[in-house]
Amino acid sequence: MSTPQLEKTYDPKAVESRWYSTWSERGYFRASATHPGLPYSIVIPPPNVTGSLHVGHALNHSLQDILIRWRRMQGRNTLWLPGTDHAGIATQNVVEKQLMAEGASRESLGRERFIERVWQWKATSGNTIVNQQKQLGESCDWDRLRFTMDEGLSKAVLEVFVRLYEDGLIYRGERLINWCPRCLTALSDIEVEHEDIKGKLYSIAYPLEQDPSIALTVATTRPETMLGDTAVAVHPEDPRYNRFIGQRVRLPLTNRTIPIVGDSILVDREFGTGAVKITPAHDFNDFEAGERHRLPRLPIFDHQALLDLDALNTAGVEPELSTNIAGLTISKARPKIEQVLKDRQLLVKVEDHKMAIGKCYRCKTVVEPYLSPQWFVKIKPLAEPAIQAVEDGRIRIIPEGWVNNYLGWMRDIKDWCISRQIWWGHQIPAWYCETCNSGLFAKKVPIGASLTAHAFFTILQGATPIVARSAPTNCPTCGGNKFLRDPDVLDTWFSSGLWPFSTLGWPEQTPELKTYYPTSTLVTGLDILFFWVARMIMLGLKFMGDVPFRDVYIHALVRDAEGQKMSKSKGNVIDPLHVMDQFGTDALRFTLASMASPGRDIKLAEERIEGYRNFANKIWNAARFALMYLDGPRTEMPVAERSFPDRWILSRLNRTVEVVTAELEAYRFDRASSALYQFIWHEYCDWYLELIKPALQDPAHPDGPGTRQTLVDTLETTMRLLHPFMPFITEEIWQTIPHRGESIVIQPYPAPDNAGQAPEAEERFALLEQTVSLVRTGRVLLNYPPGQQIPFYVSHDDPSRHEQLRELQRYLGHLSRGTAEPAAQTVWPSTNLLRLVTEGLSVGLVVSGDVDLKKALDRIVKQQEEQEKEIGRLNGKLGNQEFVAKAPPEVIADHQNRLRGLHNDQTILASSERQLRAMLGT
RNA sequence: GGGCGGAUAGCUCAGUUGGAAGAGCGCUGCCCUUACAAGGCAGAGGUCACAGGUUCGAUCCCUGUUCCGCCUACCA
Repeated sequence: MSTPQLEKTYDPKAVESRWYSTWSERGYFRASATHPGLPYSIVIPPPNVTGSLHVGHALNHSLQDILIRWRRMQGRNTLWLPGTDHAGIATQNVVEKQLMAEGASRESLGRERFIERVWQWKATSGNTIVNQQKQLGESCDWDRLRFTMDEGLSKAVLEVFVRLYEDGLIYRGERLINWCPRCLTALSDIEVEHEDIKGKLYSIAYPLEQDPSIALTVATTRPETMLGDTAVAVHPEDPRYNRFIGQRVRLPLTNRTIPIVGDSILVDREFGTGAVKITPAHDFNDFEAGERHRLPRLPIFDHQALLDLDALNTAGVEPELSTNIAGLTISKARPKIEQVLKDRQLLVKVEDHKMAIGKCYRCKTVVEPYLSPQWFVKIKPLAEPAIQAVEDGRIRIIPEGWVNNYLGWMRDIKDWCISRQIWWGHQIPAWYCETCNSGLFAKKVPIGASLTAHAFFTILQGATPIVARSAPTNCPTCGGNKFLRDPDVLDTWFSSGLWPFSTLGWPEQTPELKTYYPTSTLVTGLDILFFWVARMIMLGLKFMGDVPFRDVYIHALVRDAEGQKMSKSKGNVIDPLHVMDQFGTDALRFTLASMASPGRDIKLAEERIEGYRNFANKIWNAARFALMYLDGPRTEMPVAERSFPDRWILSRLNRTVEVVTAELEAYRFDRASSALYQFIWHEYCDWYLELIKPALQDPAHPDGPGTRQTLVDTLETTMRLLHPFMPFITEEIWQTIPHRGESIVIQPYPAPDNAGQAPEAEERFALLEQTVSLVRTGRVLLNYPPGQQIPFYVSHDDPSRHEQLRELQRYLGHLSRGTAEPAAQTVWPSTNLLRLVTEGLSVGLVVSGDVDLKKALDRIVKQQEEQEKEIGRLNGKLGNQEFVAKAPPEVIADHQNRLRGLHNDQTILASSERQLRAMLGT
């Protein structure tokens, strides 16, 4: 029979798309609640529907695919559920940018047409990332692809919102929230990124109303907010100021006076001047202080964070100043106010000051605390069980280090602001009766807005919502039938928080839900631990009564080779698709897996991927080698009857199976990869294939049939072992070599087999390797070309080892390219011989021709020096009474043995040195 | 401010019941030896951040210091 031949180098492109479509067509990735086996399920962290695959996705998805393919091969009933996220603000921003380029805006389109437009954009770009995921080889059940805005998932969102509202866990209230003046929406606390900046600390004098010659000096980083001050606070126990409590100060630049209050929470006596201005409408601390002292709130910025003329007038700001700064941004207004204060000698000093500012995580605009009515989830009652679930181990977080992080955040969690003033998303199911709430619908046109900009619309605090699954027909209070729906939509994370059960059909009780919930593992990055993971746990426990997943595996962030965060603006992004095109998908996947060490970010450089491309090629060529020599009979023999190389490689393979499986169970993708790499390259290719060449190349060799069988068996098993990591090349090779079954995807994963263990063969191999390496070293020292056949002697101090050398004779000769002569050193020639020694093993290379022995002598001398040092160290330890008295006996024995061995080696080395010097004539 | 993680070969990183320092890449030398030059063979290279402590013995355990990351926080 003739065996198929492979190309000389592996060409990933020729292989990848072909196999992926085959796998899809045959439905290998399709899950069913009726499949046999213990369920194993993963829901994918849904990427942004209009995004494209970046290297962070590639890591996240590769790890999930490894787990899923591994479990599928183990016979589990696997489901990997894919999907995408509507990413409210981000997607809306993208479409708005497109509109802007066309000279339009979302306001000019109107809500309905705008949303249509976003759906269109989703239709055109939504498949991009899905196709890229397929290129990466992801074995998702694509028939179950979900999208957070799907009808079913939207129904789940509605259901959850209404039930939470009915349970009193959702409320609407006017609060100070984080507001992005560019996106024009509220953000939750965690959507704000903090950044340290060098700011200034301004000290401003506020004269006392009763005695303007005395002034309280307050310190602030935002002088412009003084216009909205409604009090000054001092510490009630501060002797410098507490006598002023109850008096009033004139608020400079306004016609107002404001009270001096005592507040021990807000005021830190050590900081600044010890007196604090209170601006309840523009600062979170001040808001709370305002609550404590029943202070009015005077906002002075509008929703675009511009100074607002009406508001300035309401705040009693001097008219001249008001007209001067109205409509300005904060950064433009600040110097003007600073100048006026300076002119009036109220600006006491300005110092440099380190501070943090918050930025919108989507657009990086500085966020403003902004007073507005919003929807909130009362979170404590939901957080409590979610803390429990992690504490009692129903959910494992891996690596464990993040547990405290999670618990700390959960214990100190704040109510979740879920309303967003955007259009793309799940609109809040709340309606307001127009009769009962008349006067509570406010419109506002931004200052300086273009004519196309429509009014900014708000439903004021105090309006009474009717929350329902569908629009109400009659008002339960007045019977009216005209309603206005709340214009806000929900935070995208509200819908992704339901992902593990909404995607399985909830609120219907589907077979899928029964079978695959709770899911087995969640694989995600640290950056969305709070955004997403925590919310899923809370909502899963609330609505399913059980955790959404058992294990949470948190992987690292992928950075560039310098450790910088990848970003488009820095231009240091590694495009996974480009890399896959250049080096092959398997190479990228294996690279990412091999670098996924817990608790450490991945610094990715292209050279690494290139290295694993080479690894793929190595595997490819091992397969080529096997195919080349496969002609001829093959015999399945009991392990004990196989040749030494066969017993050895089977033992090593078995060990590798054990290690890879155990490491995967521990989510140590890095160690699993390195075990595979080490085995395939440095044991299978470097040694095994070399060892068996004589048996394969001689058609009459007695070991031939058994060896060919072992060669195929081990290669086939190795391909299955490697398949979850490198799905494409393993399938291609597996299909080419003798195999049973239609695809490697659905073959059983190798299981460890104790019968394969051959400690005797492994021990023998260690001696073989040591001997061959020593001979090769001698070869290099003597400058013998690799091809030259050389005669050499071998011997060992240990008689049983010496006997093994005898048995290994032909392997030694073959691997060292020469003829091995096992013989006692007493019969070795006393001249023209280079003797090398290590750990009782001696080899002697015949010196012939005109060779420079200097290199050899240098090596011997250096080895002697090193060993001297080691002997000294061991002697020191063994001479130490305390060591001998307290160290365990086996350690002492080990030290003594090593010392004896070193002494023996030294004797031989000394004689070898003498011989060399004699030959050199020195 | 608080918390967490890291500091090991030129680079990127492994290394748990404390008992002779590892890998990959890079580097040097020799080889196109019919599986593979995307390769083979042989090498060089480390007081395991610093200072103490515990111990017969510390890269590993404890304390402190320095540097670098990340998370978190209302010091105006």
